[in-house]
Amino acid sequence: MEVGGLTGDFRSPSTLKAGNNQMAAGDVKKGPWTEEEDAVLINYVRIHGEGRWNSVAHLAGLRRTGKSCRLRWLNYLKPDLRRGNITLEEQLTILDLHLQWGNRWSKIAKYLPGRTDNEIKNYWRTRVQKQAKQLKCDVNSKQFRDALRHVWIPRMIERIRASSGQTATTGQYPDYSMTSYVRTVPEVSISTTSSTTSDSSSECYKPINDVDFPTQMDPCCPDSGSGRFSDQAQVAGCGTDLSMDGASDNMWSLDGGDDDLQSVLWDNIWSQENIGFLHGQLYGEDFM
DNA sequence: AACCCGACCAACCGCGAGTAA
DNA sequence: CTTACTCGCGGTTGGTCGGGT
Repeated sequence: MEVGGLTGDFRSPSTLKAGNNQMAAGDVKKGPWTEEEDAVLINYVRIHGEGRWNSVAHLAGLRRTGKSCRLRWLNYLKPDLRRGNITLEEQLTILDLHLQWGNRWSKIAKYLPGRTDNEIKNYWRTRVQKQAKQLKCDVNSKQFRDALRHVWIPRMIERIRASSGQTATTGQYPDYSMTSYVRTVPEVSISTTSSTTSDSSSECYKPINDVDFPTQMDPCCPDSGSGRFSDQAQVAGCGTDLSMDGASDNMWSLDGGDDDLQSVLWDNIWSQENIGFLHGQLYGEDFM
């Protein structure tokens, strides 16, 4: 459908309801913003402030919808926006908060100063969903969420610690030893201060706290452990396979597992020491 | 050099909540 | 109470760019 050079259902009732009815169809411009348009919008907001976006579009002489002006300002022109790659800490925040809130992008964005909901959403879709796709998991499945909790997030914590110059003491932070283990197996046997069984043939790992784990399998990713990952590990006796692709920094696979194991790992990840460190890293002192 | 492909991200769309008339 | 309108959110699309072949 073409309406005055526009495509789609621009004039549909819902769209009109959404506030696009302030301009005749032929007046509306779509697509990438020009420098001139940006300058007009910036100048207008500087004088009149944010809000009343339909008025902005009209009074500033922009041939854009109010929605388009708002989006351009919030996602690109606003002065305090951060540009550039999303940091490890920011990634960790996103993963952590997404586990709590799901796709509440704007809510998550409130904890990432200078980042927009759009940016976070894009990160999630391009990075995280890609992982899920490669693991043949649904991104919202319990398996994938558990993998986030027990593999990806701990590993990020370790990396943040490493980059901040702190040593991940395995005795104090047993979960880190697991992520370290995931990275190094099978070339290097396990070395932790907890009771560890290192078996070069089975690459078994005695889990933290000497908890007995059932052997129930709950396959998530049928292909994991098939050899397409360079690094693989198994949490002994619990049926959980952890795999890490050495060629790519964030490629991993979690296959199987058990609620008891996951809760124990989770408890250790969120030990008081770790929480204190993490929240300091993520949210600053004000958060706690 | 040309083409392909995946990653990234800006922008659009539909919808629902809130609110004023 | 109803209607019209604004705003914001989450999902989706499409353009651009860089790396690989």
